[in-house]
Amino acid sequence: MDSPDLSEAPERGRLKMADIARMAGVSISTVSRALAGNPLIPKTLRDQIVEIAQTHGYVVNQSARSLRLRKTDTIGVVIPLADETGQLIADPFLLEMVGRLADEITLRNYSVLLNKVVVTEVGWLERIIQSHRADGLVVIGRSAQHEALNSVAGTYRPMVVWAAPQPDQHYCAVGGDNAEGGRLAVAHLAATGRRRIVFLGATDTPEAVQRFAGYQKGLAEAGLSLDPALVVAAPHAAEAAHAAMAAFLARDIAFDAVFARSDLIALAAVRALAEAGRSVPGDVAVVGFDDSVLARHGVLPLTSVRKDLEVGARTMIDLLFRRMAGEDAPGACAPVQLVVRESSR
Amino acid sequence: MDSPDLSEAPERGRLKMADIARMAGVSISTVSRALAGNPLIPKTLRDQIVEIAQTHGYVVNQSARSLRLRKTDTIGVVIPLADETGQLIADPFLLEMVGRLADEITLRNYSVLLNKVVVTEVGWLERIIQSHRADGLVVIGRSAQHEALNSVAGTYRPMVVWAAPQPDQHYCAVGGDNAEGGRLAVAHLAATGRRRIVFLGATDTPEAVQRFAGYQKGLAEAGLSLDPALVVAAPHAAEAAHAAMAAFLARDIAFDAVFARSDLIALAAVRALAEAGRSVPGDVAVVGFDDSVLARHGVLPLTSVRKDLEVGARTMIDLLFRRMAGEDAPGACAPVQLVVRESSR
DNA sequence: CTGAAAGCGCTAACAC
DNA sequence: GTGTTAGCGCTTTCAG
Repeated sequence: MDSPDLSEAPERGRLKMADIARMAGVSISTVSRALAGNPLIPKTLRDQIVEIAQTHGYVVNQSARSLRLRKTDTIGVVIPLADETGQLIADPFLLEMVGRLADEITLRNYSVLLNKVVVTEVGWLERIIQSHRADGLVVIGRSAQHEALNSVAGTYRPMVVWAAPQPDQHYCAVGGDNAEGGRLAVAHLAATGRRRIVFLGATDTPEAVQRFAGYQKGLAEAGLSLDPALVVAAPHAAEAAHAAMAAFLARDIAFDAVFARSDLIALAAVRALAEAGRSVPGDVAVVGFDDSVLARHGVLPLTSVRKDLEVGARTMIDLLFRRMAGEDAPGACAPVQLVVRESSR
Repeated sequence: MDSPDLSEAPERGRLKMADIARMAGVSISTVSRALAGNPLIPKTLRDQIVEIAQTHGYVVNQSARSLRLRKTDTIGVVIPLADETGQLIADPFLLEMVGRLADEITLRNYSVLLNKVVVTEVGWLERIIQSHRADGLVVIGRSAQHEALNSVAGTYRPMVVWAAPQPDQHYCAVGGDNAEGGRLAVAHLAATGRRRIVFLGATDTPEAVQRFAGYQKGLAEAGLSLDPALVVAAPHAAEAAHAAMAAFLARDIAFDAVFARSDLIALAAVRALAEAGRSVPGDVAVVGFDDSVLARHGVLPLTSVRKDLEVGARTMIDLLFRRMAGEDAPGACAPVQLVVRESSR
């Protein structure tokens, strides 16, 4: 295997530019130019060279090209996960987002490098960046990564994150329009005659704060006043939320609707309401947030606020390419819509 | 910006091995060896170099490494699509498969290059292979690509395809166990007391042939004889299948169950049965194949044969790595299971 | 044990 | 217009 193969196609399947050059009787540079469609090379010769390359199945080696050009024509899609287990599968949101991003990236003739990374040791993001395998990064964020993202944002520009805006955020973030979602939910409830609308859930994250702001705006637009007694701070866990709702019910305050911070909390509320003998949506209409699997397949089909991931993905990739071009594109919001189901019909 | 930066970290973010070498006061080769954990370098020096690299956020440039090593540590996941539109999203099977493959590949410390390719001009597969961006390929096949796959299979070994086995197949294929699926379906119907089981669907593809073989085996195992009058060749389109079933009903042949080649055909049969006044599953039990969205969310929750994609993906990646190691691993079957729902309860 | 040097396959500035 | 040449950043003989 050390003796050089002198045939035209040494080691079939590992053609290089030099081989094509020899076949065409020109220099390597000419082939390089021809294959790049460089008009310096006369069209006839260009076509001829392209033809030879094609019939022999030659394609430019991307590693070599990337090394030389310092450019990979690849976008990294980074999925930070908390542990090793197959979360990519379990989470339909993640899967849908990956699919939509892949569609958008492919559309621009870039490749997609899927980067499922277990976020244990520090520097995971730096490592991805410094490996220089991608020209830009889309990170499908979780709030836990806020610090890591912020720390690279200063020096690494071509990065866009799917995340809710946070106060001290230096990276470019795109996320669902939480405030608008809250507003939509309340507007819907008000439009169907509800007047005493509970907000259920803690406002301990940027997202929740915005959802609550939307709730307030919705009330104002509907001509309803905010009754502090109707703001119930339920923790974000099924059992605890259920208990919070039960406790609220015990206080016997009049209300005819619940806007919950999340589907999880909404369904906990539905359960508590049923136990208290209130019918949904008869006595109380319920709206959740996220349009998760729970909303569709939970105990009761739940009206919920859905983020438009198609637009979200497109926005992220748009911004990313602008940042890759040197522009300092800011973050943005992805539109939301209300999916009306049984729980508020 | 043309004046050379003489500081230790020129153009922050584009460190190279030479920079680390200078900082450590050793040669590039030593750094390379140290970073590769080569025991030739004394442990103390090795740790020292790794430390320097780490604190400066240096990571080996993958393009350069790949070029030199002729190895990318990347697996290409190829999704051939018939047209441009966002099919990746529309098809939950595709999405789940991508997720499972990504999990398996990441587990082996390889990267995933997602290759959504619109199959229009010939040579699409050769182009992917020759770009040398991946050490191996998983193709999520559609039967239409049989020729393209076969034509590269002879010279390109590290490739595994998700597809049903075909007669003249030279590539390594992994697919659901169609025969076993057919057998399971019939066994279930027989076990719930059905005796006159119709096979509905044409046997014009390798998959269908196997499903029919499973049907025969299932009958034999249940001590039932194959009645040719119960084998109904319905085309694979909703309307045509519906018509075929209606025609069969008009012939007034006694039967108490239908095993359909696919969920689509099964639901067409359910519709025809309803129109003929037969109840499902009261008068007739129906079983489909694929456990597609239709089965779960169609007019009636449908009992169906489900392929185990988790095992399928793992099998594909196992085989792929064996092929990458030079072994000539053969194709395999992924297990199937029966998901029992309303239509045959 | 360590370093110098060659070369992976390509592009582009610089000659001609 | 085309070819020669110098790297892109790395790994690995080969020499010491």
